Amino acid sequence: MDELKYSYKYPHPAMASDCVIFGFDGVSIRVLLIQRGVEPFKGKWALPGGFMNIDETAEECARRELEEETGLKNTVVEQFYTFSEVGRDPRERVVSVAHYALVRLSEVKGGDDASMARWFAQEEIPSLAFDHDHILRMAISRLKERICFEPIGFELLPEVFTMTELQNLYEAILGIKFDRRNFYNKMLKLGILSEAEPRPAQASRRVPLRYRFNAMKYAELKQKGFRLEF
Amino acid sequence: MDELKYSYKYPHPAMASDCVIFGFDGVSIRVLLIQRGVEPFKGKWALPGGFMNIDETAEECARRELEEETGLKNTVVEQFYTFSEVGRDPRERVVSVAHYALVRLSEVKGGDDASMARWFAQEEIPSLAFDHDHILRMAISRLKERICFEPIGFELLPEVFTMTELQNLYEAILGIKFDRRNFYNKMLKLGILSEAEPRPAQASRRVPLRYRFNAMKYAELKQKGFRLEF
DNA sequence: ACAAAAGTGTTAGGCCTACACCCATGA
DNA sequence: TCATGGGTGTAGGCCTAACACTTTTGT
Repeated sequence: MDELKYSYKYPHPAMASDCVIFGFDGVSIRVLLIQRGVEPFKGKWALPGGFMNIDETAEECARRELEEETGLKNTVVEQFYTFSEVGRDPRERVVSVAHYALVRLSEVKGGDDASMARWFAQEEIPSLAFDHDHILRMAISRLKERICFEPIGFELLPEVFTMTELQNLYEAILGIKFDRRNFYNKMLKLGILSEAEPRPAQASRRVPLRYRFNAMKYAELKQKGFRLEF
Repeated sequence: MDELKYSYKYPHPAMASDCVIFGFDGVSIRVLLIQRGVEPFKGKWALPGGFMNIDETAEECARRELEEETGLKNTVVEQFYTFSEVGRDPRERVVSVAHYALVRLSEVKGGDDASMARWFAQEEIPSLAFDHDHILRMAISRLKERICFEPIGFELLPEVFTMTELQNLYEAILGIKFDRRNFYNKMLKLGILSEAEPRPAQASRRVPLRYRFNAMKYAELKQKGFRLEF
């Protein structure tokens, strides 16, 4: 029968939300993609996302789709751009609000309903469905901007980590190398790191110091922002 | 008869674009608002904007509505956030892609079809229709961020201007006062200003030097960005 | 004569950058 | 023993911030 139950005086586009999920494996930035099981673009990799319900916001939609498709719950997502090119979806006019999020790799447990989800290192990323290549490029450039004005890392690193891991994270995101000493000084001066445990007395200097973020200072700096010149 | 000609299997929200238009009167930042002639919120002031056609992008919509409502043509608008709260429009579910633009006051000629449009200084702005107060607050905060990383001014100031006017612009946007000498030095060091005309030999030092933007350097800096610490 | 606006330079402190060596470990 | 990774300090340059006086004009 006629399934077209929702009618309007003027044409309305469909609304969707998509998510670019960034993770960090200790060396490289990774992006979480899902393989499409249905047409269009069946078999192609795509960003997690989907159509918006009529009673939810774009952000709620993004978080719901993320949980359905990857098992990630209560993820903090940040809206960054709305894609409204007329032909971006072959089925009908779809406007998509794009978000990004930073998560720890360990939070995504493989093997459940999320079996179609996989983390890709940047150089492995295949060509994506729809205009998702474009969305991903813009997300990466926003991430680069953001890292210079707000602390990032808490969301991506394990609870305790070494300075080298933190430096690797910054280098992976920005694609440049830093002087190790200068990086140490800069980070320590910010005051957002605490030593996670004192170095055991007998331990050699070969084993690196482990840090954790000082949540209060971290939140404070996140609030007021800063400038990192790299 | 039944005017509901467009039907879908699932409900679709309506899509709109709104624009926050910033101008500068030499002393204060101003915002261009229009008075609503129809319900809902008839008589209230609102941001220029309106519903998206099915064959245009959000940005095209913003520019079209802007021209229709204020006479501004070919304005460069920048998308900054999409508002999708469920109850933000009392008529139906409407998702709005918000944009902002910088224009010279002189570009808006009053008295034509745009007779409902008026420039408001920040402290005069009344409570607005829909969630436009919220949209405006976010636009202002984006403008403040932007001024620290890209040159702004070319779009807002007349072609030739004095250093004091430029300083007033920065002070108006950021809401803080600068030391005059330091501001001079900083701006001149950026290299985006040229003296518009040499000081007439007999002119006194009371009449200020007039500058214009050096388009090449300006575009270059806009491209690669910079950091102004204020 | 006084208030108001424009123009101009210096100094001190902080931040950024570049750079080199030692130690401990595992191969 | 050699290569690798971790830890550490300093010196020079640049930018920033703070700061005062002179000139001219309009009132």
